[in-house]
Amino acid sequence: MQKKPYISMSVIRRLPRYYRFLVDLDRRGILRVSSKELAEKMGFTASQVRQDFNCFGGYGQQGYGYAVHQLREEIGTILGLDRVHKCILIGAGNLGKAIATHISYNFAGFELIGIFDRGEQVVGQSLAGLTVLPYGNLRSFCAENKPVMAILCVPHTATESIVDDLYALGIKSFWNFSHYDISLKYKDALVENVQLNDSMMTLCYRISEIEE
Amino acid sequence: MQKKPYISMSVIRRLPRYYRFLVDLDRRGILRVSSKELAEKMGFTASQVRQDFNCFGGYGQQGYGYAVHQLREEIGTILGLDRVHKCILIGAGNLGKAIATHISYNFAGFELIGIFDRGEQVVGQSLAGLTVLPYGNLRSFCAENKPVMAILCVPHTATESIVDDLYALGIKSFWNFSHYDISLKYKDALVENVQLNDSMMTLCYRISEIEE
DNA sequence: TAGATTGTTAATCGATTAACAATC
DNA sequence: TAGATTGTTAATCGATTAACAATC
Repeated sequence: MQKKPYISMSVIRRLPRYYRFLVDLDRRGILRVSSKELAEKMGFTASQVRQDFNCFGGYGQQGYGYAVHQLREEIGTILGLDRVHKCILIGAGNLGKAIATHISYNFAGFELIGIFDRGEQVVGQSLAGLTVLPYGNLRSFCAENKPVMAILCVPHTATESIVDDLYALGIKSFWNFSHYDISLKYKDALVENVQLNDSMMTLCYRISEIEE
Repeated sequence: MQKKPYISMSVIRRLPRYYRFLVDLDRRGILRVSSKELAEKMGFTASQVRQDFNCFGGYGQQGYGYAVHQLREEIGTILGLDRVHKCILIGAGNLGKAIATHISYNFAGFELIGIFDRGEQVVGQSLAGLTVLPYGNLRSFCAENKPVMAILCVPHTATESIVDDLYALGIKSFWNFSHYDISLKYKDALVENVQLNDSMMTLCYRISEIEE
């Protein structure tokens, strides 16, 4: 509850994992957890867990541990999971469908308010409680509903022109599943990349390494 | 071409990005590239690029730069992209379908040889050139074809028992899209996690942060 | 030769771990 | 009070950046 603590990006990247774990403990009615226990379950050191929680004050009690529910809430607040950022999805292929379903099951700060596709057969389909709209409707939809984030599930060859459109319509945050590099052109865009290809190549390296 | 250089994991995680970029340059017929140029395009420093390439000998020439094609090949070899690791996919929902399609387009060290699902309607469908098989066939299929890696696109509640089955059948490498934590139970398993949830929460943090 | 750019060492920075006093 | 466990400082480790001599 400090006023805007500085939290480094490496800590931020760990917060979702803590959060997921705490949600599970909370659901099971467990009230307290020690840094040692958390560390073991998550593959960190106890020292690191305490260091991490100290960034934002924490809810630790010496000799006792951390109050699960409070800590969970605090981390949720820091991550902004209690907000409702309106977002749209571009591309309703298999991946787009998976993400749309995923996002509607996993409330995490976002509300999906529109899905767009260029394909004749896809437009009009029902998906995650929404109807897939034609890409041509994008402009009027954005003017009216003001989404702040766009999820890009389109082939990477199509991504550039779509990002141009979206950026012009005022969307500057992207969850990008294509491997087109948005930041190269739009320096001030906020981009979270999910690079399946990179993940696959890294896995390939690790498997190849143990094989020889 | 050194004999097994040590490359740190942070460098490894950058190699796919270099690789993708070099493939692009190579395709465009560009023969040389400097560390400065690469750095600018990828958001690193030139120093880091040189440091990275030095881990494995590199193909740099002073006063000239790096030979694109050779460097690309070398990185590909290090990543093991020239290998063919046989893998299977469990779960042919939207995400599974997307991954199956993805992997068959993006050759990167893996060959998808089997797809399994428990759902009546899905089994028998054709996907990425394969027919979706019933989960019950898993044992005999593995005995015969010896896949080394499994892609998990199943709900996280189902993951544990599936991993138990796979591990017993000799599969110890996983590309895991569920958020069940495999490493907790199987310490020697090689796991590459794709945590969509974590990625979404991190994005939420970053958007929330700039909003206030 | 002069200019460019690498390879490599040294300096800096940040993140992780260890240690222990504070305190519940 | 004794035991447990945090909060926090100091030590270590590793990764990034800067600098420049080597050399194409």
